[in-house]
Amino acid sequence: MKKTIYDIAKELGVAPSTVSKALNNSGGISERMRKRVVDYANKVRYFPNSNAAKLKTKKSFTIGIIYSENLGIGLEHNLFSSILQSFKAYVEENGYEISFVVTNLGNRKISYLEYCMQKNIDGVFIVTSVATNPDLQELIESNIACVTTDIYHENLYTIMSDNTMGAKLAVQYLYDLGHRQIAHIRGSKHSTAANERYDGYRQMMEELNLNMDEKLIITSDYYSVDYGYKAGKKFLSYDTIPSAVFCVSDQVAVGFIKALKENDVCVPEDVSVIGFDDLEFVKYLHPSLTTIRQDTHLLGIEAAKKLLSLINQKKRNITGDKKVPVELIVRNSTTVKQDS
Amino acid sequence: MKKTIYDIAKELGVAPSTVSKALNNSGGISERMRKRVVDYANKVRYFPNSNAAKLKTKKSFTIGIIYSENLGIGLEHNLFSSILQSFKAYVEENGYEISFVVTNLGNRKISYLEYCMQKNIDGVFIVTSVATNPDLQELIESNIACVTTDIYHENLYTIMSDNTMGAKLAVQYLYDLGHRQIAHIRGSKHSTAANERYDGYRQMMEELNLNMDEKLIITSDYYSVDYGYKAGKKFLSYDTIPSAVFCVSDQVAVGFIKALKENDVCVPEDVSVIGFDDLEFVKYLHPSLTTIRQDTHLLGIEAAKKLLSLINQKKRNITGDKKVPVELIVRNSTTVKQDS
DNA sequence: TATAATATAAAAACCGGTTTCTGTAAAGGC
DNA sequence: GCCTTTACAGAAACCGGTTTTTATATTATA
Repeated sequence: MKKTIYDIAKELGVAPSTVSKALNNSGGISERMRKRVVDYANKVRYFPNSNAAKLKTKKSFTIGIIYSENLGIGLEHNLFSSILQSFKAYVEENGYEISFVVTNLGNRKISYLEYCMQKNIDGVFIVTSVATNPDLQELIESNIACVTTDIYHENLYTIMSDNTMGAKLAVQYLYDLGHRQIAHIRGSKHSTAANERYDGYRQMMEELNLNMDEKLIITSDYYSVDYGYKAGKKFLSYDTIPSAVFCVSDQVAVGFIKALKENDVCVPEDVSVIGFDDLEFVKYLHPSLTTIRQDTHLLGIEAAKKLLSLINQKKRNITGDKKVPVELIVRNSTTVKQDS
Repeated sequence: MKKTIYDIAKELGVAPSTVSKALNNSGGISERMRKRVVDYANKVRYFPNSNAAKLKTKKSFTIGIIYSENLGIGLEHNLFSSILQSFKAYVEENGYEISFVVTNLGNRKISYLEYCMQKNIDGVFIVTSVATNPDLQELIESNIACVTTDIYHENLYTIMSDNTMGAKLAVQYLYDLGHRQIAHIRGSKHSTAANERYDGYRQMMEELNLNMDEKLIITSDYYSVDYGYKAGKKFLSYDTIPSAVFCVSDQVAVGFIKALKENDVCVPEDVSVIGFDDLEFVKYLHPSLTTIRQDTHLLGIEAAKKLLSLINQKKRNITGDKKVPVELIVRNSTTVKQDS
C-alpha cells in the first residue's frame, strides 16, 4: 500500500508537519530530525502524492504546450517536434514537465485559459497556433506566463527565427547567382513566420531594384507538400517562368519541385529553388535542397529558459522578443543563372 | 478571482455537496436543483480544480507516455511521433490527456512506477523503450494498465506492426525480382522490432532455399542514418557485393544508399535497396524508396482503444498482442536483377 | 391515521499534503 | 539569576473538491 506522510509520522512517532518540513527542507526543524525523517522516507521509498501538494501550493511544476493542429502541422512536423523536444528536455532537467493544453477535458469543452487555471499550469509555451483564435487571446491577456515561437503580442515573449533576414539571405543568394526574376511561394497570411518571410523577400527585392510583378508571388496557404505542388502547377501555367523561386518552407519546396519535375522542368538547371527550415531529410533529396536553416535546438532552449525565468521572477506581463539567427545552407537545388 | 464550489454554494444558498452532486450528475438531488446549479455554474464559468478532484477520487484522466530517448529516437522521429499523434488524438477525444513519464520530478530521481503512482496515472503507453530497463520491469509488473508498441511481456498488451511478415514480404519481393544474394542490415539486438524483422528475413531466406552467408548480415545497432551509412561502408568492403539489401528501417536505408552513392554504386541498378517504415519523406528521395509501410495511424488508435478499455474494465494483468498489417510499397530503389 | 420507506439537501468527514499557529525548552542578554 | 529571544516540534487549519452520514420533508404502505 502507498504510504502517506501520516504513516511516516506515525511510524517515527513525530507529527505530520514535521515530516513535511523535513522532506521539503523548509526549516523550522533540527538537522538531526530532518536527517532522521529523510533517511526513513528513502528507506521505505516514500513518495508524495503530487495532487495533494499541488492543491495546497497552487504550483504544478507543469508547463502547458499549445500545439494547434491546424495549418497542417501536428506532432509529426519535424520542425516543431524538434523544437518541442529540446524545450521538453530543458524544462525536465529543471524539474518541470509538459502537458498539452486540450480543450475538452472529462466531457466538457473548456478554453485554453480554463485548462491552465484548472490545472494550475505555471506557464505556457505556444508552439504553433492561429493568432486570431479568441481562446488564445484570452490566455495571452491573462497573467499566466507565456512564451511563443509563433506570434507577436504585447503581452507575450516571442522567440522566433530571424525570418526576415532568412528571406533576405535567400533572395540575395539567388541574385548573386545571377537570377533577376525571383518568385516567392508565400505561406498563409495568418502565419506570422510566413508574413515575415514575405516581408524579407519584398525588402530585398526592393533593395536590389528587382521587378516585383504580382505574378511572382503565389500564395500557398498551408505549409504542406500538397500546397507546394499546387503552387508549382500554377507557376508552370505562366507563359515565361522565372528562373528562381524562394519557397516559404521546405515542405512547400518539395511539393513545388515535384510539380516541376513532372513537367520536365529541371531543378536547378531550369529553375533554382530555395526552401526554409532545413528539415532533417532535405539533404537526402535529389537535388538536395538549398535552404535557410532554423536552429530548432536553440529555439527550444531559449524558449524554455525564458519561460522558466518568467515563472520564477513572478513579474508577469512581460513582453519582448528574441531573434534566433538563421543560416543559408547551400546544396544542389540552386545554381547560377543559365543562358536562355 | 477563481470561484470554488463553496462560492457557488454560498451564492446559491445551498450546500457544497449539493453543488458537487449537481455538477457531476451523481444523483441524490432533484432535477430542478441540478439544473439550477448547472445553469448558474455555466453562467459564472465555474470550472473545478482538477487537483482537488484527483486527490479525492484517485483518478487522473491521464495517460502516461514512455518515450525513451535512447536508441537514437526522440520526439523528432517521424514514425513514433506519428503513432503518438493519433494515440493522443484518440484519448483526448475520450476525455483523457497524456503526460510524459519523466524520471526526475522536482529535484529527486524517481522510477517510472513512482511517477505513475505519484500522479495517479490511469494507464501507460510505452511508445519506445529498452526492454531490459529495470524501471520498465517494475512498472510492467505493477497493476497499472500498460500497452506498448515495442516489446512483449506476459503482463503487457502489445500492439505491433507485423514485422516478421513485413520482412518476409521484402525478401520475397527481392527474390521475385531475380535477386538471390540478399543482404540484411539489421537493427539493435535490444529492439524487439529489429529482432522480428531479422527473424522474418531468415525465415523467408530459408523458405526460398537461399544461401545465408554470415557476411550477408550486418548489424546497425541504432535506427539512424549514420549507422546505415557505416553499414554501407562495411558492405562496400566486400569482394563481391550482393545485388539486394533489406534494411531494418528507412533511416538505415537512407544512410546505406548514401554510402553506396559516394562510391558510385548505383541504386537500384547495381544494388536494390528496400527499407522499413515508410517515413513521410522517403517518397521524395532519389531514388524514391521501396519500403514496408507501417500503419502508424492504426497503431496509435488501436493502442489507445485497448488502453482505455483496460483502464475501464478494471481487470488488470491482461496480456496479449495484436499484429497490425504492413504493406509493401514499391518505388524506385528496387529493380530486377541485372546481368553481371 | 400511524408508520415505514423514500427523496432530497445539508452537514461532516475525507483525500494527503503544506503552512500557520501554539506551546515549550534551550539559548542569549544584561 | 531573571527576562527575552530563538529553536524546535506538535496541533490545527487549510487547499477544493468528493463521498458518506445525518436530518427532514414527502410519499407510500397497511
